Amino acid sequence: MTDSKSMKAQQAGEDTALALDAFLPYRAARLATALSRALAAQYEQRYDISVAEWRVLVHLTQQTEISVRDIFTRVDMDRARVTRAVQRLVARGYVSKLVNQDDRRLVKLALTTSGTALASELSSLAAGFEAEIMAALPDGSRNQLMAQFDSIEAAISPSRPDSG
Amino acid sequence: MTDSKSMKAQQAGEDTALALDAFLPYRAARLATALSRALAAQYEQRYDISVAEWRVLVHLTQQTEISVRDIFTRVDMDRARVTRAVQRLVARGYVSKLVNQDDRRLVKLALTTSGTALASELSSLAAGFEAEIMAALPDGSRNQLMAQFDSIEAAISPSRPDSG
DNA sequence: CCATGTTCATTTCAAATGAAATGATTGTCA
DNA sequence: TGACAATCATTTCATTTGAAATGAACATGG
Repeated sequence: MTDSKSMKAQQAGEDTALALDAFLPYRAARLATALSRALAAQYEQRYDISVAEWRVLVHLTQQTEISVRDIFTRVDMDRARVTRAVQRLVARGYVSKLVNQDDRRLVKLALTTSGTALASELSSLAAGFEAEIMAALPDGSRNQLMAQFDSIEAAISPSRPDSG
Repeated sequence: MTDSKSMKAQQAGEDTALALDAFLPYRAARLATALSRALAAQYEQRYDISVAEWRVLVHLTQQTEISVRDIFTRVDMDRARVTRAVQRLVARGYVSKLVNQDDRRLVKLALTTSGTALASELSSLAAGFEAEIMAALPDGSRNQLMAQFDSIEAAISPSRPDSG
């Protein structure tokens, strides 16, 4: 199924050479890093917020009164990372943490007033960042990309890994 | 699986809420991690090779007699990470390292015989992995994806960050 | 030829990371 | 009821990470 690629083969395995620049996992990693860095550059020093904290914050924008578990199962982080991001956010007054009285093992996280304000700023910053990028792509690319990402994720694993 | 799961409590600012599931940087990061993990699961224990080592190995498949710098400017890793991956590969006999006599600051990396063999195995494993995923997508998706990735990377930064 | 600056690869060191351990709570079933 | 398993958040600890420091080799300008 592999057509031969470049015939100007190096001394190393010619027929088995993988085209790294067209290899999906590699390109996805490169893209993700570039996006993450470029976005983080816009808020990291200005707000002193790490990527992990950003994710928790924005996640709390969508659903409040959620547990650590709710976050790390949906967002791509492990337990410890979420716990530590939350600790910092709580210490700085952006997030409140209460024990869930229905199940005292769980935690109830929510944005405080200042957390809500910060999250709004970060959200619009992020939206602007993304809009700027998408402007360079043809119309409809966004939906197309998301659909493709969905398909790929679905093809990879029937269930998301839970770090356990 | 208990009751206190969906609180439908999305009372938080709906107007400023960022759709995380449709937010490109977040989705790219999630996709990249999922792909990297799924692929690594196929070779990590079997060959005792890390992701960084895999990248160096495959990169050496394409261009041999290259320096550490050649790798970390192309692949998404910093100097130290490449150096350490190379050290392990050299220690295990997969890669040879010689001083470049034209410029003795530089290093000349190349695959050894066993390194070439290993890289071939890894390459076909990777190609198979990718093919399996792409089979779940419509024809032409791969080229489309790559073109989109190119455009996004171009939109992010005129030049690639070199970590230095 | 020296002096100064630049470019490499490597090492150092503090911080981030995550797998496993811990402690606390809830669920299950005899 | 009570023992035992399961689940949750946190902590521990060894490893990984990367920014900056280091040391070595080259480049350039006097």
